[in-house]
Amino acid sequence: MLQTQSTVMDFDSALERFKSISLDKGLRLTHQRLEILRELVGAKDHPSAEMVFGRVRRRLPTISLDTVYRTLSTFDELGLIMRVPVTGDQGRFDADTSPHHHFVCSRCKAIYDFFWDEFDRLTLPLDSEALGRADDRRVVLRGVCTRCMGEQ
Amino acid sequence: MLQTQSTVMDFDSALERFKSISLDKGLRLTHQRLEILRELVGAKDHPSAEMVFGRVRRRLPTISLDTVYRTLSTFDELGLIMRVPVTGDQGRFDADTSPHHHFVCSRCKAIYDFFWDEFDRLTLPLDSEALGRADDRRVVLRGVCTRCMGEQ
DNA sequence: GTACGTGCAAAAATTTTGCTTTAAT
DNA sequence: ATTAAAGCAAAATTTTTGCACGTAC
Repeated sequence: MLQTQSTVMDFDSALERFKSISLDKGLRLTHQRLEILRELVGAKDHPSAEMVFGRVRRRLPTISLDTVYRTLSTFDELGLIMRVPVTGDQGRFDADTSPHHHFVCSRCKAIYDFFWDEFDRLTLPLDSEALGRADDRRVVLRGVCTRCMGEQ
Repeated sequence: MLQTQSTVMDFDSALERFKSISLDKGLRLTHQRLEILRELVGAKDHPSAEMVFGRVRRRLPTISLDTVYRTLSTFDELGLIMRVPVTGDQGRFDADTSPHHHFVCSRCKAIYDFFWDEFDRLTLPLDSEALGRADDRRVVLRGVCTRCMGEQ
């Protein structure tokens, strides 16, 4: 079977990125940061801070929620992870910062990744170029996911 | 001079849409709803609930913030307005539900509209079609806006 | 040893909810 | 007259912050 297009970033390369950034900016490699990174790299559901907290706590029972928030913000600022551009009560995070896009189910709020080379190669319209320098471009699809459609 | 491509929805047509929906669903045309709709249609900055509250209050001094929240949610569910898919502390709203896209300045948090026909005409990738039925597709650009670039 | 990061607690900010009153139909 | 919606107050939820202690460097 063909390898899927999915870019499942592995922990080791994410860790390497973090290490090199750490050296640069004088950040420390703490257990908490490592475990949060590991959790996020392994997650496929674009978890919220609360979700990350719940999962990391299984391995690091003394970790606190505010550390998770602080760490996720730090990682986001470093470009190590990204916030998924979705509406909703909670912020959702993604350790995969490669060009890919999101399908958001308006019923169950699940977020799925998909890839779209044709879009990625498109030249931005003049309209948008006049607005500023775009560092990142994402497509967000909103609809009802296959699973929810099945459940009628 | 050429007419710009901008779809500045006017209040009258938004009102007509609201009226026909109201008849359908038994919603009432209250002052509050009308003024919130007027404000949103006139706004070009994709305001948050708090921003809408502040502006509408100038004309309707007794309106309360929770009414604004409830009304915006109602309008969103009716498809009369949309939540802009952006990350950030507050939800942002847009009275223009026509196909258009957003540029978000990561520095000043301003949200600008732009149009992109070429994208709108693109067929979604198979990848995404497998995920579910997409009702809406948006592009989100994240970067630094011209104004912030000017301010060094 | 130095300071950066964590945990704790508290606060801030945003959004939602229950209930009574007001007002649109 | 009915009943949805508004306003008020309170709560719930999410996220941020100040500070003392712990720990990576």
